[in-house]
Amino acid sequence: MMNPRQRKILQLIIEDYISTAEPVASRTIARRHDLGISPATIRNEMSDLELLGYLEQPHTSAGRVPSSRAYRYYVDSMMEPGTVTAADRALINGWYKERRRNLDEIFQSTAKLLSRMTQNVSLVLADKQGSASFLYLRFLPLDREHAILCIVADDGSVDNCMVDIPLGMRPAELDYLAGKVSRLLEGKPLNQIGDELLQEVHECIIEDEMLFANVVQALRRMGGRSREQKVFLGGAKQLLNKPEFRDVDRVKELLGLLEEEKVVRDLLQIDEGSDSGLKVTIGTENKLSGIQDCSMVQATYRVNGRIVGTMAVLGPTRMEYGKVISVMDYLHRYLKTLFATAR
Amino acid sequence: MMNPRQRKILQLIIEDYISTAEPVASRTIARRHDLGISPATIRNEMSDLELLGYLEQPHTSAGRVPSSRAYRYYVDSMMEPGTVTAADRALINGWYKERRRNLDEIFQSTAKLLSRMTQNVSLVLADKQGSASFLYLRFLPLDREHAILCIVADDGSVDNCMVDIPLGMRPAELDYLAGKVSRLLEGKPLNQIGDELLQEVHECIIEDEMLFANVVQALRRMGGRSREQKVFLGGAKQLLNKPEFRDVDRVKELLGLLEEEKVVRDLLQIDEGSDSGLKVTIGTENKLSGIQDCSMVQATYRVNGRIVGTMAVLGPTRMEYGKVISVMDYLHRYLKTLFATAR
DNA sequence: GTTAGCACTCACGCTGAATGAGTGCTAACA
DNA sequence: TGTTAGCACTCATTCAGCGTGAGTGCTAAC
Repeated sequence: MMNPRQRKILQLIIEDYISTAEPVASRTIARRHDLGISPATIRNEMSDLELLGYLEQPHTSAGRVPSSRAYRYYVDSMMEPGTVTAADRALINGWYKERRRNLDEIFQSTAKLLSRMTQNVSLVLADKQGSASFLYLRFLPLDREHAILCIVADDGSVDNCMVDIPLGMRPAELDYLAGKVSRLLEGKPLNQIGDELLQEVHECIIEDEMLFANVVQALRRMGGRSREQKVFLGGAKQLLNKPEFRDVDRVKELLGLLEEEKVVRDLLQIDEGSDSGLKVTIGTENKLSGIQDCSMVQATYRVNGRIVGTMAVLGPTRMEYGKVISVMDYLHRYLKTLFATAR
Repeated sequence: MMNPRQRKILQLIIEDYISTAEPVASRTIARRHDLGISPATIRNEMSDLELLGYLEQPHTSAGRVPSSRAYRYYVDSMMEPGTVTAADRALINGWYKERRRNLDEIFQSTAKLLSRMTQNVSLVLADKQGSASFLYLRFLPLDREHAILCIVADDGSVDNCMVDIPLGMRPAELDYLAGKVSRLLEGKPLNQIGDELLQEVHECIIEDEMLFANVVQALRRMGGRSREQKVFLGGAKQLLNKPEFRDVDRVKELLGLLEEEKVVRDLLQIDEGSDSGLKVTIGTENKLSGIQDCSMVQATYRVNGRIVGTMAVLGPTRMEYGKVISVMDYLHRYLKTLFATAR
């Protein structure tokens, strides 16, 4: 279907376009790379490539631009693997030193890291669907009037908030209460702590409405959190550096989309059964119409086969696939071990 | 200096310009408001106002645009106070219901709230300079191999992270260690926990290097956190809606500035001695050259006279001062009581 | 199969004219 | 003395027209 020379030409066009964002002309190829053939010949090949659906022309007298199909072919069977530079490896290896102790923080800073390394927008979806169960709660005394309520879940996540201590209640009483409530809720999935259970909690903490309200609120929040899929967006500013986003309205449109959690969740939804590798979605392959001139490289974290989150890099189809993929691959594996050792 | 009619005209021009972002012409004023005078008369007055430094002309045949001086005059002695709508009050009153229990969360969501309400970029600087002291630390058991290390400060802030339990160490031993370290550090300002103290901590936890390293890391982090002035940026997207930021490069420039924590810290630095009211900085009054076409409304939180943070709304000079100021004023007072009751 | 040559297309940039939104000035008017 | 109608003037903006140059596609010769 495509002869080796066409393949070569296609590759050069794609790589040229990725780095310049300008339609590529036959003469440019001839000049820049010594293929031993004339622009005219290249033109003929380009014409064929266009017929095959790999190239497109913005208008008659412009050079050619790779189609989604071309990028797909490039990613699947042309691109050389790409290695992560030592500097990038070092950046990743050091990045989590100061930030590894809290899931939200990890996700948030992963988004930052990804966008910094790939010069593109990044999305991280923390999918905590029914992950954790209640372990126990405890009051940490602060002063005469306040204590800190800590709720500990079996995945190591902790929620704490300040509560007012009922006048005259002593630490021992608080501990007693904590123990009673803890025994009641122990082992319950956080997102299943509903009104009936909270009713029982009420019977434990009947003494003080205020305290009860505080505890309930914290429990609710933690349950809510554990249910929600939180989206972290990183490096939105990167968009502004891409020539394809010179137009403020286009930026606004895309940013508007990415700020809607629902849209992003849809976008990143992964087929439960898919293999655990990277997934690359290119241009028109995207179902969401607002990003059909964008590509996305996506990786999913699993812990014991259970999906914990998804991270993705989103950029113009003219993306440095080699770089992005290798970085994501490295980071993906790095996080795997991070998660594995952290828990 | 300015007669009542000029005053009126200036006011109308400012308000017109604020709402349209277009240079205001004499005829526009005459048409839109029934002043009983002709455009020619208005022109004469405008000419005077220009001489006085209140108006500027982008070019000869354009209408007039208010100068920084005009806005200053407007804010100081022309603007009617402006009330917060019931909807806005309700939004503020409800906003912190779910988010009040953690300082960072409060700041972050304040930034979001501010930018949402004022349709402008918001900045919140959490200035925790030397605020908190170490109270105690504690290990919350998780499973056989892990525990959660909680460090509690006297301002109610908590830091927790997961640590590996040395093989075979029993909860009681952990508690004993925690007590020992706590007694050692109790009352020390977090940002003064330095190498000498940590050396003493080492002597407490001599048994296990790994555990020691974890504890030190957490202490360091918390110390670092308490020292740092954290900047929260809200609603950067709002910029894109302002006609003065139609140009991507301008947006990039400003966003670049606002992403540099140091710059923002400088920008928000408040003269320690200033009164606790709102501070409005208009256009060329700004020292930072990148934002001399912007205005900033700024409020400072204090708790017991000590500065805890600063919040600001940043927008084009053509800002709805009345709205922004009233919202900030209301929010400011609201947060004051929130802080007062929370601690 | 390759390529030189040439016709053709079309975006882009420049120029100049028309347009219209403004102002400033002047002279007349109340 | 303040107001205003009228008019000249300025200048950004728009648009058509034109030349230019970067491309391609085709053809004929090698």
